[in-house]
Order: sequence, then C-alpha cells, then structure tokens
Amino acid sequence: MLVRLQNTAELLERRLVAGEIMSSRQRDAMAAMPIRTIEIAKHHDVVRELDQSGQCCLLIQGMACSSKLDHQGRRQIVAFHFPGDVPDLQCLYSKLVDSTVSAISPCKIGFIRHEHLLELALDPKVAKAFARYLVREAAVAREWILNLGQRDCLARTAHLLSELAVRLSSNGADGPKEYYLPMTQVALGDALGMSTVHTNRCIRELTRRRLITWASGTLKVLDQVALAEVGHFDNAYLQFRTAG
Amino acid sequence: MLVRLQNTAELLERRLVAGEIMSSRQRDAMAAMPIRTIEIAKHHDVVRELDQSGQCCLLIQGMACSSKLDHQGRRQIVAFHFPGDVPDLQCLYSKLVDSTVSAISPCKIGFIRHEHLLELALDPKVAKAFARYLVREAAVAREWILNLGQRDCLARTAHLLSELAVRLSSNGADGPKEYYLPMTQVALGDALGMSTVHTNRCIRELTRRRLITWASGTLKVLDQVALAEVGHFDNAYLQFRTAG
DNA sequence: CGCCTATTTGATCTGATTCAAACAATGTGG
DNA sequence: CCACATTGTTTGAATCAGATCAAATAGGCG
Repeated sequence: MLVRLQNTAELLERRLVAGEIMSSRQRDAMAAMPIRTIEIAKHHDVVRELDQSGQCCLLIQGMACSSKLDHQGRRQIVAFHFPGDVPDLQCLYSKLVDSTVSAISPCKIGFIRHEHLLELALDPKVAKAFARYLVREAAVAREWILNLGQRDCLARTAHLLSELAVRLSSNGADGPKEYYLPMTQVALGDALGMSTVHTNRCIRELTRRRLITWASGTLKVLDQVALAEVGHFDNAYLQFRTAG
Repeated sequence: MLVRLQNTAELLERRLVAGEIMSSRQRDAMAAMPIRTIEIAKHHDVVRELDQSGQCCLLIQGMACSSKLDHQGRRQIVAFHFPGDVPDLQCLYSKLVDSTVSAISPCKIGFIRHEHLLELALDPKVAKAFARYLVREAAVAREWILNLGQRDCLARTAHLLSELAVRLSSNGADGPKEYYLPMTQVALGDALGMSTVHTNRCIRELTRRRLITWASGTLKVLDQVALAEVGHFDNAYLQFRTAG
C-alpha cells in the first residue's frame, strides 16, 4: 500500500522538524514523499528489512519501543515511541542498527526512503531539525541511565510514568491527566530493568498512595506533583529549546 | 589564550568528521577556526559559561566525563570522553544542557564558537558527519542502559572496561593491551551505578581471574576475549559504518 | 615526613529477585 | 454466547546480590 497522507506530513512537521518554520515548497515536498504504510500486530517487530532497504520508519499510530537483548535473552527497552516519532532516524546517518523496534500495541507504520529524507536535509534548517531530534532522544536516554543507575525501584517507576505522562500530554492525548498507555507491566519492567513481580509491587504501592490508577491500558495520574516528587522527576531534560 | 593549532584540526577530522572526506578548502577552514584553549584540573567542571556563550568544547588532552546528579546529590556518569571528543556537540542544536562535563584527569579543552561549526555544517557532508557523531554517542548510551538494566555487577564492570579498552585502542594509545586510564574506582562506580565498595570487589575479582590488572592509572587487559565474555561484550554497537 | 586521597577488607542489613501459584481479564472458536 | 485457552496481574515466601557501615591499609604529593 502506497499512499500520500496529508496527515503524515503533519505528523512529521509537528515532531521531526518541530521548531523549524518550513517554506510552503518544503511542506509540499514533504507531503509528496511516497510513504509505504503497514500494520503491525502487538508484540511483533517492525520487520528489519529496513536495515538494508534504505528506509526510515515513522510511527503513525500505536505505541512502540526500541529494545536490545542481553546475550541471555533478557530484554532491555531503551526507548518508547509514540505517533510522530521516527524510531530509527539514526539509520539515516549510520548503518549501525543497534536496537530493535517492536510494536507494543497494534501499530501503523510508514516507511520513508532515505533519499527523500536526505533531500529534505540538504536544507541546513531541516538538517538542524533532524539533529535536534537526535539530541532530544539522547537526552532522554541519558536521563534513563540516571534512572537505572541511581534511583530505587519505586522512584524509578514513578519517574518513568511521569515522563510518559509529560510526553503523552504534549501529544494531545485524551485529557490532562488520563493517558492511553497500552503497555503491560512486563514491558514496564523491561524498561526499568526490574523483575515483573517487583514492577507490579511498585505500581501497587503508587496506587495505594493514590498517585495513579492503571487498568485496561489507561493510566490516570491522580497527583502529578506527588508522583514527580516520588520519582525525583524534573522535566527540564524534555524541555526543548532551539539553539540560538 | 587564543591559538590555531594544526593538531586540533587533525583531532577534529579524525573523530568529529570521521568517515567524510573533506575538501582541502574545508580542511583549511577548520584549521583556521579560532580556538580558545584552557587547562582544567582533575575533578573540576568545564566551566559552563558555554551554555550561554555559544561555544562547544573539544577535549584536546586528558579524560573527561558527562554526569548528571540525582536530587539527593548522587552522581551518575553517563559518558566518558577522550581526546578528539566534543562532549557537548548537542548544544549546537539545542540549548538543552542536561549534563555536566568534568575533568577526570587534568584536561586541555578547546572552545569553538558555534558559528564556526555551523558554517562548516552548511555542507551537507559535514552536517551528516556531525549527526553521525551524535548517533554514535546515542548508541553508546543505549548500550549503557542495557548494561545498567540487565547485567549483574561483575558483568557490568567487565563490559565497561571492555568498551573503554576498545575505544582507547582505536585512539592509538600506548600499546595493544595497556591503556592509560586515569580514573578512580569512585568514578567507575558512578558510571556503573554501583557502590564504590562493590566496584572494588568486582575489580578485584577480575584481577583474581587474571583478566586485568589496574594500578596507578594504567589498565592492562590480560585476556581481552575472556573479559568480553564475562561482560557479554559485543563491540558491534561501536562499529561505525557510514550509511549508504 | 605527614597529610590527603584512594583502595581494600570484614560484617551486617535490606531491597529486589526468584520461585510458585492463584486469580483476573481478554480473546477465540464451537 | 458460553467454555476454554491464553495472556496479564497479584500475592506470598525464601533467598541473594549488592548496599551500607566501619575501619584498616596503601599511594601520592606538598
């Protein structure tokens, strides 16, 4: 299926080139990029033909993650992705593919050929926007390292949920404090580097303290401030200011 | 002190724009960039006037790290830097400064104004090289997450030492298996998310198994293969292939 | 030589893992 | 539309890896 979705271009503009004003010519070029879309079932990998095939994938619908496997087969999730994200933008610049992108919920994915993105990136403004996207991803990764390295499990859990809440609300989700988060506790544990059992106990504890509820894929943040406090969450690292 | 070092340009070309062939005109432009150099004592921060001052720092000599502080004051090191690295290249693209760069050993640092780097980056080839540098840093960060999240302390230690050994040998250091690594076990612990005491015990264990020796700032890797095995280290994520 | 910083060792304690099993929810085919 | 299968959540009990506390030892350096 090969389509030219108007709203795909909108997605790209809101997230990938966020912060740069594009000329209408560029906007047209972006809308004209051929995008092959596919649907991927829950828990399935985005088929990694792309490594060789010279495409990047744009998450159009659903929730996805990037993960790496320990040689014992233990999975570590290193990033979560929401609509508008380009989980493998890095492969535009290096053949190095070090993580696998998988669907957490049923996903709609669009493939864009590198040549089209690279042509857009001939404009230094767009190139900067791409770099800025990579920089933000890296900032999230560094905070993730801090979270895994220094915080106890309850704080770690609260921190990640705080981050997801912030990212989802900028995403224009359901309401101010209620987020559709179609992930399992197993996935949360894989992201937090914690056993599933203990992940569950931490969630239960946060629930007991009336900071959140989480059922059937919906996270309600009852007390965002208190949750952030438990997780020592400071959203500065997500704040996204354009360089002078 | 304002200098135009020939070997600074060489450093930049070998690391930052690695893999891209530069025209002699560009090479000249790079050599002509005014670079203000300073010396920084062990354990001191690279003064972060740069945040506002529109400069990136190039590590010319010594060893440095990027770290973040937990709100309780616990330090998590998120990256190590060696000569040729530009620890804060990200601030070229975003004012977001989320980590602090500190000297682990006495360092010589060069400051380069953003305008000069941005002018180089007008060439899509250079822009790509910069992006590739960010991508590689991000790949290291993701592996770091895997290390903290999934591996036990002994493996974690062995993995980091393996990574440092690989990075240092590509750096053309002393010899094939002997690396000048002027860091303390405290710093190593801060990078590994482990207590200093336990970091020491892991190093002792690696020493007991005759995989390494480490004294007075010199790491000797006695059995690189066995060390990599203990750390489940696969250097694929450091392999750095240019995208088609 | 003596101070300061770094490493090393021992003993104790605890947060988190693992194992085991029940329970709830969701989806599927007859 | 219900029975069954599958996947995900919840709880308890035992165990252990690693943290913490305390203190001795060893190196560098002024």
